[in-house]
Amino acid sequence: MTDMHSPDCTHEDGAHPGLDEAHLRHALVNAEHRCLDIQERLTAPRRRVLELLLEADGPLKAYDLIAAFGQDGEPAKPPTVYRALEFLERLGFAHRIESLNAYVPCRLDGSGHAAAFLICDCCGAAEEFEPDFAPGRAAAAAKGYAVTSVTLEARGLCPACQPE
Amino acid sequence: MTDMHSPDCTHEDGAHPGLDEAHLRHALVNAEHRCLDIQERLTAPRRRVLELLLEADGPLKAYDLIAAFGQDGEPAKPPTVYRALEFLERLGFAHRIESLNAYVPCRLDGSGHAAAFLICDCCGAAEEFEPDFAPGRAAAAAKGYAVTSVTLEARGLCPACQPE
DNA sequence: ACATATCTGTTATAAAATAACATAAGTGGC
DNA sequence: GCCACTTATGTTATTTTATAACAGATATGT
Repeated sequence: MTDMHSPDCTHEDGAHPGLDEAHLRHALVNAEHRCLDIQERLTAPRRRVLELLLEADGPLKAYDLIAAFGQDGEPAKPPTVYRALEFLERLGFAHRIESLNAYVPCRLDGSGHAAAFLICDCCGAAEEFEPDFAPGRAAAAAKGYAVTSVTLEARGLCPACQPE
Repeated sequence: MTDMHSPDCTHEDGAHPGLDEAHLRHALVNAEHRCLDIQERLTAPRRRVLELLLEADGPLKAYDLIAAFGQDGEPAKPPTVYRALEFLERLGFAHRIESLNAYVPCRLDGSGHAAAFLICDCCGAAEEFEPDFAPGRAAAAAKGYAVTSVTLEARGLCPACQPE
């Protein structure tokens, strides 16, 4: 991943190390199956972008993906990657972290479309969690909004990066 | 405001109409006072950007502010506006809505630094609300994070834009 | 007035995302 | 298989968003 965080941080990214070969293949096969179920196509560029996200140790910027796209070192063209990301987000395979302009693979059971993250401003880790959005839903209901998606981003310091 | 939402939407922005002359002046004086209290300076460009945000009917993009900055129609230079926005956010006078790349004046009592919005994908309204972050805090505590700021953005349709 | 810190003005550039349109590949009817 | 149709990709160019770097100005404390 690129260095989006505090440059004085020497910690490793803690939360989500990239998948090894075996888990990676499993995750990709799983994604294929889920696509089959809903009549969507995990085409080569989509699969490649998902693979790169799953291999990474943390959030990746779109241009990281563009640079890493070709196995031969050839970068992708921007629309290739942006279109793949759009697909992956739509299906819940990936999330965009708005406050980082970066992307992560979904770490939770793909069903819901809520995305909630704890983001370390020191080491750059981004840990997905399952939010309880009852209060948010209540607020939405009170104002009459029909909410279709929610994102929550909490910035701070992960345990490894906190001064003792 | 610029048109960031669905082009087929003919509704007015509902939530936060721009302030009229009297309320605007009051809000600005209030901001001056709060700056005095904490030994910060509401300088001319900062004040101008806050004024533009308060006058607007909805979220403004940075380049909307840049274009509207000069009373004579002269645009500002980008760093002028970005620096002012950074200041206004730091003091809680404004919020950035990450999923829109846009900015709004803070509509709540300036104290807390949590920002939560209901955003209408049709008319572009962005309504700030006071979130109950107890569940998020619990999640953060469970994972050992020390959270410094939280943003929540709920997308959907406001009452005026919903099909009946 | 002087030293210091903070803020502004300016030029240039970097980073992130999309528009537009041509080509290719999958899908269903016949 | 072949055609019509839809969906996805390849490609070029451009737009939008944001920051770096540095010189000059303004406020603050002594």
